[in-house]
Amino acid sequence: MLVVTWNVNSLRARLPRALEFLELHRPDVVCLQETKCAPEQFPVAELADAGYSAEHHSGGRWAGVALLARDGLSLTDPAFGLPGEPAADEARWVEASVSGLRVISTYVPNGRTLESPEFPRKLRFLEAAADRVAELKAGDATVLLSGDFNVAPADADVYDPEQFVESTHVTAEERSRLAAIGLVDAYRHLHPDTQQFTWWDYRGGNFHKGLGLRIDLALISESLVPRLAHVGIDRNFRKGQKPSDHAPLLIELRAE
DNA sequence: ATGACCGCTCTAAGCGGA
Repeated sequence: MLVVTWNVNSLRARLPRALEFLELHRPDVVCLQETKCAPEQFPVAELADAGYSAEHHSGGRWAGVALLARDGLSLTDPAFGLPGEPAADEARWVEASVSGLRVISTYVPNGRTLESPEFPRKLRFLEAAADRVAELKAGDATVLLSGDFNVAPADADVYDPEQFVESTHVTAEERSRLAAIGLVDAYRHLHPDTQQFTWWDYRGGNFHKGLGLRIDLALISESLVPRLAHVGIDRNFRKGQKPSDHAPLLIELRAE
């Protein structure tokens, strides 16, 4: 089973690349972030034509998350929003059950700067995520929490840690709350010593200079770890015509 | 080189992103 997480930076602007991606990889489940759609703008028909159903949490011009499932799989018991999140209208969390997994697509707030009121709200969002995962674990769910966490888990996930001193995405406050979610970082589990990124600033030719961050993660229950076959980043979708500034992360799970 | 993006939209000499 192939699961993908991808911050598309506007699904409307990215629809050609998203459809290209679905046709190429034929993933079973896709977690999308930053869809930037009003509810009525979400491209349900275009995705259905490509062979995918969707559950989307759409908040308008910013944020927005969605889950897609290939025809033949069904997304059941969807839930929209994260209990206890600081701003419920921002559309940053969507859950559904598929193939025995509780799959979540999340877009954690950016935080802007350490002095900004957005920074403590980012920390609160991460705490609410940990609470929700604990609740799901208590209900014996197998959890696959994927998305753009806007946190680089370690200095190895940052092209130049010195440049990020006094910046968001790398602080001990953010990293400790990410760790407290209590799931396994699938990419890092299979690639303990590799430095690879999922996001590169559009500015300054950063992608071509290799200046990025690993902030898009798939966090999985311990019980899923034995099923991890491959985890990789498709950098080709950070290239070419109108790319997102994030590359998709692909997670291949063996059958049970 | 003290430069360099992109997608939104109250279409901006602006905002937000990371």
